[in-house]
Amino acid sequence: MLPKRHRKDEKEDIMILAVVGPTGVGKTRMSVALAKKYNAIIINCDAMQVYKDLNIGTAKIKESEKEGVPHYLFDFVDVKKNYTVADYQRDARALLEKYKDRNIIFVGGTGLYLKAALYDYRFSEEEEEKKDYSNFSNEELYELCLKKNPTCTIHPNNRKRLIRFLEKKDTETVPAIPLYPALFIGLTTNREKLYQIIDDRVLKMMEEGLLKEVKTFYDKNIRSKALMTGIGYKELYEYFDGLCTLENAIENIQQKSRHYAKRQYTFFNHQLPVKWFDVIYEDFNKSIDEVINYIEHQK
RNA sequence: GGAGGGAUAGCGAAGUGGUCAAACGCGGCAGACUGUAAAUCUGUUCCUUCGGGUUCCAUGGUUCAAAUCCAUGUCCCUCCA
Repeated sequence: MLPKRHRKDEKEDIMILAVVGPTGVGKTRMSVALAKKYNAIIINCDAMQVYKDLNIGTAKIKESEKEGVPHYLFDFVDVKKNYTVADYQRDARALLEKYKDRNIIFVGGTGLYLKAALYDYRFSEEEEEKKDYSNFSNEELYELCLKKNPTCTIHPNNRKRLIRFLEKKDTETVPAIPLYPALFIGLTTNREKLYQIIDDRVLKMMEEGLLKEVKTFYDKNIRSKALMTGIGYKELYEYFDGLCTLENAIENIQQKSRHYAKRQYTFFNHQLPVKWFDVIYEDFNKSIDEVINYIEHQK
């Protein structure tokens, strides 16, 4: 049972916007501008910005930048917790229902989270049995998957997903149908420029004290999922562990961020109906106007 | 001035007569994605009208056959003066 969105009044439709794009393009700025224009609330759809105290490394919006716009699903999960897509789906949907008569803007780079919230993604409620598959080779796991469901298309080398497939009760995936119709605004720029922005931003994070931010977790010996998978965190942990120089760690952060940006494009381009806008950095207001213009024409 | 070592695809680096358009790594590009998604995994990377064409510092030579052997030159590194 999934409720429909209602009209706020006779004239204006309530809308859901999603500001997406690769890391570093300027989604945060755009989201606040649009929220002010449309009197909307902002919901985070970034897998790392949900965590508390992961601020510099996740480029989380600062209090001063929110300009009075209500922000949700930012900065609320303990770093030791393992927050997953299913958790996000539940939390985002709760907000979608709670604020069904308001304009909502999703911002963030985690395409899967967005899709899980807005589309008919189903995650099993039941407990799934965890088994230890560490003694199985990739090929053996793959064989087991095929035995379970011959239509399995997971690559034999993708151990993680092979194991997940074996744990799942239901291995059939239904085509994802949009549940909450949204307008997907993609922010982009040419690859060279984006990589430059990313590289510079990592350096800026270091200046802002990323090292110190990470050190506080390292000193408490917290090695949770968020710290060990988040870009900027795991690399600095390696540095603190003495596995590489600080210079190497910074280069790794930059490289991982670039790769991540590429994967984001692939996801957004192939999984969601995104309308792309080339960001004009010299005159960001112009970009805002372009986006607003587009939104107005969609109404 | 003398003695050695080296120059290989965008970069690093293997290869020391044929099976080499040349391993591997990085970087680049492209892709997959339903409970770790800032994750995990895959493909591709001299040119091509997909027949083939042009490569391993340069030139000349040996050979049926050269990235691989020889000569000369250029540049780089180390050591002795």
